[in-house]
Amino acid sequence: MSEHPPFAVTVDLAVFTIRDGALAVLLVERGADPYAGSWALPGGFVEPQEDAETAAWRELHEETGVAKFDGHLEQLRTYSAPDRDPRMRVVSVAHVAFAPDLPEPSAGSDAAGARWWAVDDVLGAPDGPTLAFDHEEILTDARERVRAKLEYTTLALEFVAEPFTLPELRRVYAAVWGLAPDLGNFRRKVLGTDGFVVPTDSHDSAGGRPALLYRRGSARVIQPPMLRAASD
Amino acid sequence: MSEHPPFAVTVDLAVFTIRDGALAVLLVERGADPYAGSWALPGGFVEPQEDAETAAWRELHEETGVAKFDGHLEQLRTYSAPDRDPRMRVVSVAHVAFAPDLPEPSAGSDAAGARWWAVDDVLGAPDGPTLAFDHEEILTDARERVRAKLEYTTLALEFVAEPFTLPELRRVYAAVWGLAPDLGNFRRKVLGTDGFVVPTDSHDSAGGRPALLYRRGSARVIQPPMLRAASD
DNA sequence: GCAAAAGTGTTAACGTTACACCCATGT
DNA sequence: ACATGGGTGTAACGTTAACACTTTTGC
Repeated sequence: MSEHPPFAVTVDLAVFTIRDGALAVLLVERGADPYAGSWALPGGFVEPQEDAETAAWRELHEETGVAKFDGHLEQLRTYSAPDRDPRMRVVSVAHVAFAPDLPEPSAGSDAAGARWWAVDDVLGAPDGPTLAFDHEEILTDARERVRAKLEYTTLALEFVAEPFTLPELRRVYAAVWGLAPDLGNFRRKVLGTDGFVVPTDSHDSAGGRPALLYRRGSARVIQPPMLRAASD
Repeated sequence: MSEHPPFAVTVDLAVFTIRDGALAVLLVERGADPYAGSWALPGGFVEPQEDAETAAWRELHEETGVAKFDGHLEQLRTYSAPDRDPRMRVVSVAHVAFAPDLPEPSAGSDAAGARWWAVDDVLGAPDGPTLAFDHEEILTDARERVRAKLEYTTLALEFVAEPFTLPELRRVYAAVWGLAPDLGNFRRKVLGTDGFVVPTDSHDSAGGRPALLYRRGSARVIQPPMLRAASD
């Protein structure tokens, strides 16, 4: 053994939802330096007795103000550039979370404000906000993870509240990929994948023909994958 | 801000190669407690001025004794259970590396010995070695990463030394997946993917008909993916 | 009836599978 | 000549892509 250089370990979260037909991410406005006034991914320190995933769930509840969060959370990757935080040596374990449309969040302790941003207004937008630290890189990686996971898993279900219609679910793919999959082919793929969705016996009511309502099935993977339509 | 609980940050490496037609991983024998006498993945502390990937490359060179390593290294995921190291709070950023057949390694400083193990003799083998810490979990995740990546990337190339033959490359898939892909279909897939391999004008010499030699191409992804034949 | 939205059907193109078969070298 | 291993060909099958078409509601 030898010396063990001291590090701080944090978690950062890219919490995604679908709002107004677009992929949205939760950002908090920083109240303190460094990067005061900039926007950042929510996050915080890992406590001595918890692992990173537990810390991520805790932060998620604190930042969104939602006690019972029934979405999905998974580790993205770890960011460890020596100079990523000017104050000290911080290693951050980034996570990605998926949630159905949530209410406007209540501000966390450290944050002057918190709100949902359309991802397209943050990444690659000339008049978009500046993200603190390396959070633009994290958010870019996180979006790519979401896009990729929709191809071969049923995680799109985590973006809709039960019960839901197939057109609703299709709008998730449209929002994440930037282009809606073909309607007919989409239905065939979803209904043809055992356990993707389970039908109910009721319909919703909207402008046109009422759509059949479904609940989430138990299947976790789509095989062969649903092919990505396109994107920006 | 507030208190920053002190953590040690390490990297662990699952270094894979193909030896005797089987997927093999580099393990080191622990000389000191905890887990003295057990086998472990090579790894070490991240130094104050380096990021995790740099630390992983450094450890890779130190442990394998190979100065110029032209393989591939990527982050796997981070393991952070509070009790994963009985001595202290250690968060480990695990990495996966792919290498063509390497010489038997020279022992690292901390290690009483180091050698290649067939992965199938380590995971799920009744008389296999006991792995230290949570390294069995890491190795399981790492093997799954390798298996998955062969499907949709050209990373199998990292397991062969240039120049190589297609049957040689096919044996990589056989070793990783446990079953060789169909010969004809495999050739069509590899040769039909632009930039996967580049033919040379020479042949090798073995028992039967000499095989054409190839070099690595510049393509990084295989689309549509090469389907996994089967496995254990 | 008309617009709007959900749902169904059809066909050509494409890729994979599972084989059978042919070629080039060493002994 | 024969064994060994490399390389080619092909027909059946399944999936997808793209598009046209029909059904059910509200106004």
